[in-house]
Amino acid sequence: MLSDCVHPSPSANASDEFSGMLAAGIDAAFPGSAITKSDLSLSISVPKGEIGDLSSSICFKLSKTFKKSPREIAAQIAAKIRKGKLVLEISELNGYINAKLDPIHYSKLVLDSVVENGDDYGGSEIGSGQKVIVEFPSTNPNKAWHVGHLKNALLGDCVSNLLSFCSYEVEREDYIDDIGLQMAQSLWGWMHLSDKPDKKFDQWMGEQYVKVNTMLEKPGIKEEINAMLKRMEDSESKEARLIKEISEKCMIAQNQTAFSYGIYHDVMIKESEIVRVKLLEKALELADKKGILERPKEGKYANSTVVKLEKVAEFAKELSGNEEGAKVIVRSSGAATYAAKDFAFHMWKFGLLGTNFKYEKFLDQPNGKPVYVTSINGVEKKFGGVRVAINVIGSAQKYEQLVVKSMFYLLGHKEVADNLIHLSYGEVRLEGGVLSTRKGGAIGSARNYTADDLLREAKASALEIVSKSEKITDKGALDQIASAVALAAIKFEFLKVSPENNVVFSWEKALNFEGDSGPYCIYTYARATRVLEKGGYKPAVPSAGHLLQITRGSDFEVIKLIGSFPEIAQKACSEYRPNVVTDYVLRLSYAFSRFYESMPIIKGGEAMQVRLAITEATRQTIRNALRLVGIETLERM
RNA sequence: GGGCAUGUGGCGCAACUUGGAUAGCGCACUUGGCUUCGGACCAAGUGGUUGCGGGUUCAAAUCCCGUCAUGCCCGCCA
Repeated sequence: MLSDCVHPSPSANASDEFSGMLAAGIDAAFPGSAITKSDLSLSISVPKGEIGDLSSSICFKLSKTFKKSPREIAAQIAAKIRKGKLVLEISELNGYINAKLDPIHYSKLVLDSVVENGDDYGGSEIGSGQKVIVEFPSTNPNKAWHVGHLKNALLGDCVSNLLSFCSYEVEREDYIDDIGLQMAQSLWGWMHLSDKPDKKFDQWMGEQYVKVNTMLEKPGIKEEINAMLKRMEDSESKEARLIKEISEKCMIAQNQTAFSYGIYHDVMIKESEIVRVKLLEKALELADKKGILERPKEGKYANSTVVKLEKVAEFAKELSGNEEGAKVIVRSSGAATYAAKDFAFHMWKFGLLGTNFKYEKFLDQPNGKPVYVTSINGVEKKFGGVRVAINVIGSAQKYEQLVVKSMFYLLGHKEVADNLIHLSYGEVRLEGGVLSTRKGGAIGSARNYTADDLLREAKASALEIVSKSEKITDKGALDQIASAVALAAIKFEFLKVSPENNVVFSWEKALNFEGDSGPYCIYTYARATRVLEKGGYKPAVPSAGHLLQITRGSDFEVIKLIGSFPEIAQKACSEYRPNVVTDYVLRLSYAFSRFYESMPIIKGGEAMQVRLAITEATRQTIRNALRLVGIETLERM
């Protein structure tokens, strides 16, 4: 628990105070203004340059009602405001009211907050008591993760971290489509092609899948595969047994990739189990009772089960201009579509179906926690039954996700629909044409753009650079450091842009160790660590005397940034946007580098103690922020 | 045909949800800084009519309308 004397968010504390002062000033100078608390807090921003630490544009709003110029109003309000605890000075400029914070008091608040909260600094309680399920990356169990799956997994992992940091109870879930067409094709290959696994299983299986695809035009093969597809759904069949064997081998291989990236799950849900426990029938029965399904007797949709799009368009106008009149849920053949299965699965996620799965332990993960998988032989566990479900799925599936969401509106579950969140992201493309010229030769075709290949390349590049470092002489440490640097580079590169953007994968960018990169941030961290070591820093709350040494220079810039971290973390969490965090760590790292260059720390004389404290607070904050994007810091590199 | 997303210096991006002061950052380019706390660094500089055209507003990259370009989607595939 946080103590009462330390506000979890220093920056919010300061702007709250400023806001209160403004309210009092407005009341005194312009009674009956109708300005609300939220108007005030929305008017407050952080200005650039030397103007001040906080700024309010509220006088522009007041100028209309009171028929005076903003400057005049600002001057009158400013005259009525006395200094507060954190706000030292109020001034008026061009109609804005600007505030300067008291460097001593504000620094004390920030530094104390960081020391007091440590690894929890920046976290909040806003999600307390709410369960969330995050689904990612749901790669089919017949191929290796490529760079696109990696983007998905990194997003899902980071969003899960953010939610945990804000006290949500998070379930990390992976959806395994083990009875789809792709799986049937892979199974056909397994049964009919002669080559045997000679490399990492997911990689091998993916290559074999490509081979099968080139054979589909040959007579009879498609038919054989379709026949298999049907038999697979029967859990007693030979096909189902084989599927279980090969898909699980593939899942293990994919998990190895996930582990190498520090990505873990709580539970994996197999589609075959969804079928076996008859989730679909139960969901459709319920939907039918509510009258949202229709079964046309004739016409285009004869004998299938559909949802009329004109109905769902009430809730999602994006679906209104559709040429089709309906969305098929169950085919006339009786087979369910993907939308149906997805709908049923989400009924389960939100706890709207009584039926539950059974689970068995699938793997022990390097983070010390097991990952479970749905299984006929398992035991009951408390997965699902959440308040919020987040699906990390590419933007190509927006339409389908919207249909599922709308079905919950139709059922009358408005809150469920609102809490079903499609975290849509732009696809990863590959650089065109020149792939084969990639140096090293081995990486020459698209299928080699796997997450495994990427990490291997990045490690090799990092090792080259780390080996040159005079700071690291221990051979064993080199490898570990290169690994961490490589992961930092890759993760940062993927997460630093808005999820929605389509990105072109580039080796040059992915192996970026300079500028706005992950390695730059952990370099800053390592440098700060070294200063603390050399300065003989001992954890302590800085004394009043030491705090007097704070200036309004680059030292205070660092402190202000540190003080805003809790607000940043909440913003990133509520918007599901990792790049809010990466952007912040970069700004903090740049600010610290400037401080480091311009103000001697160890040789700071009287100021040494407080500058060491700032350095430690920076270190803690960088570590906390990078942990959210799944990046481990290094003491040296 | 309809919908969604994207469009910001040469390149890659941020700021748009909640309008606010001189549109930020990285790469590249030019110049300067290591007997100094770690140069994977820092400082200074060149480069922008925020795709285009209207509108709203004291104020527009941000909101509204139109338009162009690119990508994705609109299947009894998943």
